[in-house]
Amino acid sequence: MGEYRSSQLDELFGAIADPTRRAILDRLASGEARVTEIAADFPISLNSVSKHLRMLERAGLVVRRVRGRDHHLSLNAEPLNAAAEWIEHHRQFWEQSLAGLEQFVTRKPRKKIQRSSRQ
Amino acid sequence: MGEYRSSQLDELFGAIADPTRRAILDRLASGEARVTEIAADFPISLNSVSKHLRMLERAGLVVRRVRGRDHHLSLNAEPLNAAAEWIEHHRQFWEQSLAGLEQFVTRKPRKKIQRSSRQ
DNA sequence: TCTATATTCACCCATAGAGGTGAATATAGG
DNA sequence: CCTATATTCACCTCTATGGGTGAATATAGA
Repeated sequence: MGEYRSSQLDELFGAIADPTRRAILDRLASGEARVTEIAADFPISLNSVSKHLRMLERAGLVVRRVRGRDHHLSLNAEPLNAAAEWIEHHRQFWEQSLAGLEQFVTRKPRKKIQRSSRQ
Repeated sequence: MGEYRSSQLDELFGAIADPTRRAILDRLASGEARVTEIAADFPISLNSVSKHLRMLERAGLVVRRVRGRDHHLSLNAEPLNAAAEWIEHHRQFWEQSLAGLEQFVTRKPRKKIQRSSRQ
């Protein structure tokens, strides 16, 4: 309570929450590409793609290698580890606590439950 | 290409991209709770918490059971499966394609690389 | 019936995101 | 030096989000 911030996960999950950005990542999975090349595959403007790439870069999912005019973007899977970790941890923990709750409800009804009331 | 939308993942990743919402999920992991109870643990208003809960509910991560005045919120881990699936798939695939790319670069330099230029 | 509590609804504000256009910047290549 | 290309910067619009406040609604409980 109090400090529950983690801008790492914020940017990560925020980055992959957008369908265009997920599609850009898929595009990069088939190989490194320049901004213009990526933009050619999408119905949006070059500028818009450039902004998406900046966000992906900030999240660490994309790495930029500048050679002359050209910016070569490539994937970096490493940050996905943190995301996978969060999800796996919570997925297991929730199922666990849900099972515990069910046992609790089944075994030990606290306040008298009047199932005659509405629904 | 063209149809690359998936509002399912959009809402899912969008929901867990916010630190307050992740904290709310953590709170619910320790047991079902009402809106007021949840709000008591956070420095924001009851209304704000109510909105966050609505988004979590829309993403399917939280289930609401209304009994009289009280809304009981509980977790639903199921949607996390889709998220985990996306992440795992891409994590493995990226590492794989990265390895392939490295081999490619090492073995077969295409255009003559003049490393004498700047940087 | 009256009152207190729980929650949402209807607004307000500020900021960020997603999209666009046009100009600026930088480099490649004659 | 000049021109074409690659990218970003600066700005505009629209919508969504995160925060707030106050009123409306619904139910619990005396």
